[in-house]
Amino acid sequence: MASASRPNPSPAVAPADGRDPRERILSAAGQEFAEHGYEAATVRDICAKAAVNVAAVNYYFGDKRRLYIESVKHAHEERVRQVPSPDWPPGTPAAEKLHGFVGNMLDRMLGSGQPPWQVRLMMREVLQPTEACRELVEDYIRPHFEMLLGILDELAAGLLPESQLRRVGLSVIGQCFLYRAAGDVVAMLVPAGEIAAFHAPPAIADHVTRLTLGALGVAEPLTHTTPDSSPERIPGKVS
Amino acid sequence: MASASRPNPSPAVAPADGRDPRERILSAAGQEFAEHGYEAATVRDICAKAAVNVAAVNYYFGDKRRLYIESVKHAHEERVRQVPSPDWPPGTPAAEKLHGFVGNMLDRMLGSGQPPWQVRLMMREVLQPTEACRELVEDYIRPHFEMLLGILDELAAGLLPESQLRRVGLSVIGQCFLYRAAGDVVAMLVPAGEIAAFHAPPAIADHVTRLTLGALGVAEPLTHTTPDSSPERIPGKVS
DNA sequence: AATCGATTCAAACGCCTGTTTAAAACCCTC
DNA sequence: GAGGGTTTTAAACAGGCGTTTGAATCGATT
Repeated sequence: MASASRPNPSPAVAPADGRDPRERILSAAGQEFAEHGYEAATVRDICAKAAVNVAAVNYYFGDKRRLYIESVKHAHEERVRQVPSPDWPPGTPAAEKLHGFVGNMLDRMLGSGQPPWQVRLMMREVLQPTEACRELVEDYIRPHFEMLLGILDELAAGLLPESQLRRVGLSVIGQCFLYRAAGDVVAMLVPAGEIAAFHAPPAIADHVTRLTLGALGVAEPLTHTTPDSSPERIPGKVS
Repeated sequence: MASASRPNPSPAVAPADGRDPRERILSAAGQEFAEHGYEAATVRDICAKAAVNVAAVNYYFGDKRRLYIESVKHAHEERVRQVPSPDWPPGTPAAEKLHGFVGNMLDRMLGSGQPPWQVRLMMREVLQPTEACRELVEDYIRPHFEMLLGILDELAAGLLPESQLRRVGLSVIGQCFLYRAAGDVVAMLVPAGEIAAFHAPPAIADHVTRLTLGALGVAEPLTHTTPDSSPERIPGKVS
């Protein structure tokens, strides 16, 4: 059991990917686990995809279970690097921040086109937590949740207790989460021609923001205007 | 390959459950599939739970895949029988109907205590659809969705186009769905002592209803009162 | 009582799983 | 260029998987 030194400074002609075998296995494992789940994914398929011998999993990670945990961590770290958390200059109106936050969350969840396998893997942990889940929540989910609560508190001007803010925050997340977790069913419920205009990430961001602002009394209720699809008026936005 | 006649009119002393083997297998399979998923559930475990020989699956259903499809249908039919759709006398205020609808949906999703295995099995189909899914949507989900849209249309007094109503409907469902699909993560994000008072089904129903009514301009925004936990004022409710 | 189809059973069939082995290949250091 | 740790390899392991078999059992009809 080694895995400490990195003995291959010149990869020369790499068989499948660029990096060292350990990372190739992690990447291949993440994709296989994301696609098929822990049980259905096989060590042999993972090793074939990573272009390494089956014994490599045992050599680098011990067994399948530990490989899974490591691959979840790996995916999570990679995803944090890929999609930075939103940030605003001081003085940005809270409504605009909410819109940005929701858009960022939808981008991270749904991505452009197919959501990356990293998200699908993390989603599996959310839906059916294993031992890798708690770490995921503390490092990745909770910070974003706290950020959302801060924005909502600003919007409510401190009128709502934290327990209420948390419920509103979960409402915001739930609306986005449905599209990620049950997207196929949503696509079955909504007329096909309506999806692109009304249920693509930007349109969802507009809708969720407006609904939330309306519920908080910061913007007019949904019934007071008949907005079309995309760029809706966010109160406080300068544009 | 028979399975047409029902040759056992007097079950006498049934080994495990009451009914004939076919139904015992369906029930056991549903529970195993709900708990472990299609791949991880084993035919041998299912047969052990149903107290039948392994060959019975092949005899009654052909193979594992067809048994799965049949068990999903079976669970769905059983669940429809268990939890009737809500119904209101004519003249019931729309706000009250919305509250009842949300409460009914939460009851169906979360149940009292542990959600029954039927719901968990159907949830798997929603999250990762197989060929059993379309039937589930048309028979079970779409009728409820249409009912919700009718209520929302009534609340909006016809001011919102259908495309908008659908988005609001999905927002309502999404808020409830989060608790069902990601309940473990929600429990990690919310202080432990707060769950019983603010995130139990009745409290969620109150919150989702209020937030939706506020967003539609039918009730005051959330910030205009500081409601405690449970029974909140639903406009139009007689009580 | 004999017959016949439907049902149940223990046993076995390949096949695939995660994991292990011991030898070969590699690469750096001396 | 020999030595020694690291990495890779092909092959095999035991066990579990879905499925099949052919005979034993059952229950009703002849």
